[in-house]
This record gives sequence, structure tokens and C-alpha cells, in this order.
Amino acid sequence: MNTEKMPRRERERLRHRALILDAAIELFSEKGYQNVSVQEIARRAEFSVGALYSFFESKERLYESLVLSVAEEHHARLLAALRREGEASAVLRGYVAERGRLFTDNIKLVRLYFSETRALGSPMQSAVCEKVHELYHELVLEAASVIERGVREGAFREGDPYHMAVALEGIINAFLFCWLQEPERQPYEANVPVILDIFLRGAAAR
Amino acid sequence: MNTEKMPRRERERLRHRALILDAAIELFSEKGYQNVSVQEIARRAEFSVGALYSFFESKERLYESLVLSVAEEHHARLLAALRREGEASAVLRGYVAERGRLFTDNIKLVRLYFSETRALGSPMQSAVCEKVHELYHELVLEAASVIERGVREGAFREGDPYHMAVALEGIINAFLFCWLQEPERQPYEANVPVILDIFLRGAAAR
Amino acid sequence: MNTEKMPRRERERLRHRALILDAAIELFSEKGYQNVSVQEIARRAEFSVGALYSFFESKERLYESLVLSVAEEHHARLLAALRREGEASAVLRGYVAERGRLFTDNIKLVRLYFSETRALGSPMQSAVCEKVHELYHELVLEAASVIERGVREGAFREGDPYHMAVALEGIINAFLFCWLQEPERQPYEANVPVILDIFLRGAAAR
Amino acid sequence: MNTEKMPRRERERLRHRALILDAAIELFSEKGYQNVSVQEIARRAEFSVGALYSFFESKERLYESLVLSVAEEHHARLLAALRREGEASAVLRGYVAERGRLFTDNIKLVRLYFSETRALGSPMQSAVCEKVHELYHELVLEAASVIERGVREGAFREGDPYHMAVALEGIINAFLFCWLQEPERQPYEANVPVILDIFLRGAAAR
DNA sequence: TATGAATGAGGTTTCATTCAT
DNA sequence: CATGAATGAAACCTCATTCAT
Repeated sequence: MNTEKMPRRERERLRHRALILDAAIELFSEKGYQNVSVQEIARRAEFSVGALYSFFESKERLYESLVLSVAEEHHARLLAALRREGEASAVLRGYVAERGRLFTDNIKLVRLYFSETRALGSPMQSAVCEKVHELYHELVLEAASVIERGVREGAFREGDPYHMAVALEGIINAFLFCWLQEPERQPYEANVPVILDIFLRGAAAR
Repeated sequence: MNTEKMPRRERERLRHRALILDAAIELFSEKGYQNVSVQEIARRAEFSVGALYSFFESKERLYESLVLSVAEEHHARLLAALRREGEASAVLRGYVAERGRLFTDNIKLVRLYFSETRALGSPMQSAVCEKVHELYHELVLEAASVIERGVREGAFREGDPYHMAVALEGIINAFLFCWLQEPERQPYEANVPVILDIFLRGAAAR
Repeated sequence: MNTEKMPRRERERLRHRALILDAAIELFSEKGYQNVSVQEIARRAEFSVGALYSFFESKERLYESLVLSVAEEHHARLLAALRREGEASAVLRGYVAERGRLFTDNIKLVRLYFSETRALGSPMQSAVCEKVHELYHELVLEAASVIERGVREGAFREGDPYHMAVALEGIINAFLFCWLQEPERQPYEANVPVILDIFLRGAAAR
Repeated sequence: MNTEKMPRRERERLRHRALILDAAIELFSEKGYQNVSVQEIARRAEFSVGALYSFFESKERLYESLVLSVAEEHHARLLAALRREGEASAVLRGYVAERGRLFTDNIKLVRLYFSETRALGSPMQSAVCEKVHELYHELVLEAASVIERGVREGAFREGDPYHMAVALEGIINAFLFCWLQEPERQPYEANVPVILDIFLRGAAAR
């Protein structure tokens, strides 16, 4: 967003809003949505509760804004990775690595995202929920189109590129989840070639 | 557990406990842990709050019992699927199908399981959390040993069977997740061959 | 009470009642009336809640029975001490010592007695409260009559014997209270002569 | 505490805190700690439960604050009485009278203090309990030092002043307790000379 | 009569939200 | 606008008492 042209007052407000979101991200990802009180967020952000409510009409909406902003940032970075130029498999390698980077740099956040987004009784309005799913879907579609290109270029075998993309997504998640259980065993990056190898060559003897 | 030899009083109590667990499963999976009150569970189970507390020492422990019992049942069925006799790839096919059956038969439950288990500030004691992870890990190991056998039998190519198992797990989850978004598009079973195909042959052109 | 002539059934019942009272005494004096549940008493006495309610119509009445029985026992022993034969001052010495013995042998019980008896919102019906006060009053009167005899015998100076008795009571209690704070400093008995000395000679220079 | 220099907001809060303490004192001393609910206190103070909890972190702590503030006020007044100038016996007379005044002006409060402070399972943290005992002890020591001075001035006979002080304390309490039983019989003040007479001259014939 | 499972009112405490200052 | 004190509904849990067996 272009903030340069705004009057000072408005710029200040945006900055304050961001500070509150930052505090909220920290707290939510440390303790989970339900275990953080509005008072706590306000205190951490060094604002009054009233101020907080002048930016967000409810705790729920604050949470949604937060999820949305994080989702959009991640989405942008992952989309960029998928739109890089180069051989399809190289692009996918980059994507797999970027997924890892985002994940490992923001474990807590990502956990929050995973758990609360898919949770039942999640405090998100369905509009936001859908928006998040839409972003996710868009990403899978983009990956599919990379794969499709790979097929056209003869690098990948025939097959439904969307299915392939879904599978890739799953493999990445599974390895990320593994890493999450024992982060100290080895850095996630070590898995990047493994993931690609399995994804590309499959399990069967040729 | 053998309930036949028990005195009637005790049998009744077990039945009542189960009734409460049933009500809790329904409610939790409809609305999520935090959005269900103890009163509500009691009402749905047609017991008093006090009765509920005579079976479970807290809402948290009730939830844990519930998760554990579901996890153990699922685990048993999946383990059985993996221990069936036959060619490695046929066993895996059976496993993929069974995963689907469990998932689609208990969507809400599974959603609950997914969301709350991994959630931060999850209300589960780490003991239960660990137990669940242990069961999961055991399953992956069992799948890995099936794959290992496949390698020995010349059906699968060389490679770390554990990694393969993790990848398979991921692919299954990804397709299940897809199905969850649009259950009406096609039955999950239609995906079983797709999953196996991708898992076995990979994406690369030969 | 004479229990010998009773039918076996009734004797048994009395024994059970006593067992429950014993358990209740222990628990109440360990944790205070409000912090002991009926379930707990029943468990400690190895009876069912129902059985307990067949003996006492409520927790409150159970408590009253207990207080009454203890009060009566103490009263009997103290009265006996005051009715012993001998010089008035020797009798009082015996009484002071007996008070100490009862107190130090049943500290917890006595604490309970002290605190809950005089407490506001005490769970005792006024009838029982009055009964306890009556017993106390009787004791003071008895002490007063000993003192009166002492006056007649020329051992004590003229003055209202009732007031004297009240004062003696107060001095005893004060020293008991002191002892309660630091029981290990010295045995209560060491104070018996001190109490009598102060009571008899007063503080003023002659 | 100097409240004059404070910002208005803070002054208001202190006032509100005091209002709640007042309501709590009334209720506790009418019905006893356990028989008063937080809701009730809030209602009587014309605040919400939440407001109450913004001042005191729990019912228990509220109770402690209350006990402490009353204990300190009483302590201050009694200490002042003991530190007045004049003959030792006159000072003690003043003290005995002041004890009576405090007691009879706050019967309910004092009852509360007596009963709950010494009670088992009393809801007071040991820190507060100790503080109260400390104040009490300090008072006895102060009385002892007055008596000691009396001894030096030749007004009181030789003897352990601390024991004398304890005894005086006991006599006062006993007469207060008597008065409590039948307040209407005679005003407590009538007992002041009696108490001093017994305390100073003792019971024995000279 | 004895049992102990079941009841449910009532207790303490939290926290999203409002609003006078 | 910002503040933060105040609100009060609703949560979890306890326990004296009842009653079917």
C-alpha cells in the first residue's frame, strides 16, 4: 500500500494499527487465540483497550485481519517463487525451499494458521475462511501450471497437473510436519532434494 | 475390555461414561472444544453436570479421553490394514482406502482431531499429545516396513522407506483435504488409484 | 450411656455412629468445617454417604453432635477437676493443669471448637450454641464457687467470686494461646505456677 | 497515605476500593467469610463483580486486605494508648478502656477477626496470619514494657513483665467475652476498674 | 437398611465490550 | 480521539442431599 501520499494523521494511524497487529501475532502464536485477552494485546502493544477497539471492531475481526495479512504475505512470496523463470523442476525446487523458509521462520505463526484456520468453531467469519482457501487454491493452481509447462517441455510425464500439484503440496507438508516434531534433527533444507526426488521419480522400481 | 464379567453397577457406569463421551464427540466436532460448555455436554447426554464430573475430572480430561479413544480406534484399524497379507502395493492400496474410509466416515471428528491436536494452547496435556504422536509415528513406521518389504521384493526402488512413508502420508492427507473442501465433487475412493499412481510412478517423464 | 442392655442391632448402630463421628472429628479438625465434604467423611469412616445420612440428618447436625459430644466430655472432666476435695487454691491448680491437658492433647480439636463455636455464620443452630455456652457458664460458676469457698476459708480476699473466675479463665486462655503459638518453647505445665501466682498475688507491689 | 497529590483518576480508584472494603466488612461480619458471595459484596458496594476483581485478585485476598487494614488500625490505636504518658497503672487503665471501646464499637468485626483468624482452614495466607500475630505480639511487648516501667517506679511487684502482660490481655478478653454474651447487662466500661483491681491485687488474701 | 450414582443450585473467576471523562 | 474503569454474562466446577436398587 502506498502510504506516502497520506496526510500525517492517517499515516500515524496505520502505523499504530500495525503495531497492534504485531503484538497480536506474537501473543496469538504464543498462546492461541482463545488464551489471549484483548487487554493483554493492548498492554503488549502499549495502547489502551479503547484504542484497540478504534482499529478493530472486535477481537474476532482483529484476528481475521491478522490471518489475512499473514496469508497474503505468504501467498505473495510463494507465488513469486512459482513465477520465477527457469526449468519447471528448478522452479518447483525453489518453491519447495521457499515453503520451508516461510515455515521454519514462522513456526509459531504457521502453527496458529494451520490449527485455527482449519479448526471447527474457528473464530473466523466464513468470508475470511474462504479468502484463505482461495489463496491456497490459487497457489495450487499456479503450481499446477508450472507442472503443466513441465509436461509440455517433456520434463514431466503426462497426467493431471492439478493432482500432481496437490500431491506435491502434501509431500511438502508431511516433511514440514516431520521437521516440526524434531526440528533439531536436521535442517529442513536437507529434505528439499528428498522431496523432489520422491515427487519426481516415485516409489516404484522402474 | 471384557465387560461381561462385571457387576451390573459397574457395567452401567461404563455405559453412562460412553454416552457422555458420545455426546461430547458430537458437540466438540460440531462446534470445537472452546465453544462447547460442560453444561451443554451434560444436557446433550441427558445427565447432570455432576454426573459428568464423576466420570471425568475436568473438561480437559474429558477431551483427552475422547481424543485418545478415537485415536486408538483409528490406529488399530489402520494398523490392521497395513498388516494384511499380500503384495506391498496392494497393501498400500488397502491402507489408502482405509484412511479414506475413516476420514470420510468421521469428517467432523477428524477435523476436530486435526485442528485441536496441533493447536497451540491446545487443551491437551503433553502426555496425551505425545501418545497421539506416538501412535501416528508407529503407523508411519509400519507403512515404512511395508515399503521396505516392497523394496526387497523388487517392487519398489531403493530409497529410504521412512521418507517414502512420510511422503505417502502427505499425499493421502492432501487429497483428503481436497475432498474436504468439495466433498460432493467426487467420492474420495476415486482418488485412491490416483494417489497410488503418483506415489509409485512420480511426476517425471521416464 | 448404658449400651449393655440394648439389642445387638442397636448397639451396632451406635458403634457405627461413633465411627462416623470419629472420622468427622479428625477431618474437621484437620481442615475446618467448610473444607470437608460429606463424601470425604463417609470415605474416611468407610461408610456410604447414605449410611451417614441415616445417622445424621444433615452435615450441620453431624457437626453439632460432634461439638456437643466433645464439649460434654471436656465439661465433665473439668467439672470433676473443680469438684475434687482439698484447699481451694489446690483445686484451682488442678483445674488449671487439667485445662492444659485437655487443650494440649487435642489442639486441633480445640482450635476447631474455638474458631467455629464463636464464629459468625457458624453452622450451628442456636440451640447447640446455647448449650455450649451454658456448659461454659456452668464451669465458670463452679470455679466461682470454689473461689467463694476460698474466701470463706480465708485464703482469698473479698471480692466478686464470679469476676475472679472469669479473670482466671482469661489468664488460662491467654497462656494456652501463647503456648499454641510456640508449643515447642516449653511445655504448658511450666506455666501452671505462673498462672496461679499472677492470679493470686496480682501485679501490684504490696 | 497522602492522597491529596494524586491525579483524580487514582483518587477515585482508591475511594472505590475503600467502598468495596466497607461493603465486605459489613457482610463478612454479619455472616462470616464463607457465607458471603462475591456477587453479594459487589451488589452491596454497588459495583460489578468485575470491578471488584480489578481491585482484589481473589475473594481470599480481599479478605486478607480487610483483615490487615482493620488489624493495623486497631493496632495503631492500642499502641497509642500504651504510649501515653503518665503512671504505669493509669496507662494500663487507659489501655483496658481503649480495648473495650474498639471491641464494643466493632463487635461484629471483632468476632469475625477472632473467629476466622484462628480458624483452621482459614482462608488467610500465612503471611497475613503472621503479620496479624506479629502486631498482636508487638502490643503485648509494649504492654510488658509499660509494666516493666511500673516495676522500676516501684508501683508493681517484681515478676516477669511479659507474663504479666499476657495475663492482663487474657483478663481483658475474658471480660469482653462476658460482655459479648450479655451486652445489655452493663456497659463494658463498668468492668474497667474490676479488671484493674484483679490484675493488680490478685485473688489471694494479703 | 445400605449403597453410591445422580442431581443441580450456587460458588468463584474471566474477559469482550462499552462509555464517561 | 484516547483512556481504562466498569460491566455482567457465562464459564468451570463442587458438594449437600436424594433415591432407585
